[in-house]
Amino acid sequence: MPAEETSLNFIEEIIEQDLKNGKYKSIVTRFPPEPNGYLHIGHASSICLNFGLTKKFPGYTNLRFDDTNPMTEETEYVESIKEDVRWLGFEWKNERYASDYFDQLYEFALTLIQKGLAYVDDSSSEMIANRKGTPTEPGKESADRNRSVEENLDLFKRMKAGEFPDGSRTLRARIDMAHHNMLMRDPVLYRIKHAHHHRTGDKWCIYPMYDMAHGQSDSIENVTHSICTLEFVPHRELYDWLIKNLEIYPSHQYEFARRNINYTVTSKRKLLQLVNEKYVTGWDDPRMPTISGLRRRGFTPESIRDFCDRIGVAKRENLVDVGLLEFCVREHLNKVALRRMVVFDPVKVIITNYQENHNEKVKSENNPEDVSSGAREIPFGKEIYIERDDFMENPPKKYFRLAPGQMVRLKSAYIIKCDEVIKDAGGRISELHCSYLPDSHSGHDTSGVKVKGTLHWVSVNDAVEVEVREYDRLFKVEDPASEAGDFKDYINENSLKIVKGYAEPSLLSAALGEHFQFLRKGYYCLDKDSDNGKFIFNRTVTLKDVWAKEQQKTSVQK
RNA sequence: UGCCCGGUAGUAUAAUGGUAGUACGAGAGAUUCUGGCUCUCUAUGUCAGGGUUCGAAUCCUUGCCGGGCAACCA
Repeated sequence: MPAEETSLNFIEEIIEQDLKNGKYKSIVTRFPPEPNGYLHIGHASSICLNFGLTKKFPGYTNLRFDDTNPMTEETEYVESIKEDVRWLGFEWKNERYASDYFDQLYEFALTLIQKGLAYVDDSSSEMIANRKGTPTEPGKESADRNRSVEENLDLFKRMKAGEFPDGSRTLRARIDMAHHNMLMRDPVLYRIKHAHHHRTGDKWCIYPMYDMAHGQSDSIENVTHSICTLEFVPHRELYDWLIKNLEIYPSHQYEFARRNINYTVTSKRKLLQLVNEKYVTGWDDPRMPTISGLRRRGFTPESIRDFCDRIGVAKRENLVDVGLLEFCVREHLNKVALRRMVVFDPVKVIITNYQENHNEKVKSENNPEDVSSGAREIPFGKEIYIERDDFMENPPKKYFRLAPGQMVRLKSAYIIKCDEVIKDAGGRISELHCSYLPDSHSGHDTSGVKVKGTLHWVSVNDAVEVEVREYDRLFKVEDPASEAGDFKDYINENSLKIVKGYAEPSLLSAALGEHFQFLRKGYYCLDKDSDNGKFIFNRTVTLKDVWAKEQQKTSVQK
């Protein structure tokens, strides 16, 4: 066997180099969510990357909550994040919180003050903004910039002691107000917030900013490769500056491009709006690109991981086709989903030459892709439902389904032939009278008849009524965030369609977490809204339908 | 008119100075008791110019295009 072609992404290449030249013997990565929302498909990429790296290379990954802003962070989010990471199939070495390090971070701040590298500024946030300058003009120094170390120490301790109101003072790094990198123009390190923190309670009234917390937390945990998204590139200079001046463990930051997916948004702020303003039923609405939404919709961790693998990791802007995600879930579900028959828009078929009240059951495989999945029995009968669009009175060429005088096979049962079409007063087809070929039974067909079409069906007497929720993309445009106006103007108001279905009775034992393929329709799973006697199924994704595509093409031609 | 990233088929991603590949998507066909799955085949690409080199997607340079940077958010 030739050695498998390995193609490393740019971060893996860096790590391989670092390992090869002895910089590290093993690596440490971390996944650092802020607990202010639910995880989404974009985070899945970061999770797969960070945890995947330490599966591929020696080392481990921490889960660290970046909880430095008590105003927006909640325990509910912490719990959902942990559940989602585990569900995706990853386990962290240590569960950590930036807030675990508040004491240490405070000491770091004191160190910077003592070194003359930080000062307390009495300016308001507006004043700081006004003196910041612009990307093309230097900023102006604050009058407080040259306070003595003693005064800064005193003021900062009193900030911590709660002597000053919110917003009255900040601790700022003393770097360079004329720096070409705006982030280096004396960035705010600490701010006063008399707010209750989800973990530290009321212990603190000063909280570190992202830059004062993130890199230092990485360093405390001896993170070797701190991976984040592209918008943090300009922060790297500050990240390195703080580590150097604090003389602490030198973690290094590497940036990759966040993965964007078309016809959706992946911004926690926007997703929160959709939830708060009731465009969806919650963070786990099956139309949401959240991990919990995808899970409820019927996506599997395997399919999401496969998707993340396939889209890869790089530094260029991207807009990934959601069709690839759908491909990944179809591919996985095809292998594992149990096949069932459900008729959505029924038309009754009466098999005129079939015996009255005959209790026949037919056997059908649970999954042709997996022989170990066995078979089930399905009640057959004189009256069955088939799909209304599986019959046409005047069929076009290459229509393999039922039509007057035309024969089809009923899946796992018999071949039938349509003899007569019965219509109601309005001209709508109400019944189809068919005859069956008794010697065409699946498995021991001696009829010698070959048919092109096979239909799914359900026995009228045994059909179970179920509710089916069909989902479409949440937005009408590929990239709602980049359109003019508000992204919510582009919401697809038809993203949810509720329909009735008539299911074979084996679906009565469907359980949460099971995946089904409704034959010739798509993949479905039971929704948690189901309760005693009421069955609700979510459509994960449709089956590929080349016939529908063909029809669309010919109708466009006309 | 500042600084920092980045530009390879429709999309995403390889090729690390030596034959521009792969996957999805698209098209054609085979097979099929799911018009699913599977199988076969086809089309489509290095942003542009200049330079270095025997040889450039890759190195240099100029330009063009896209993105980011002025929160007491992360």
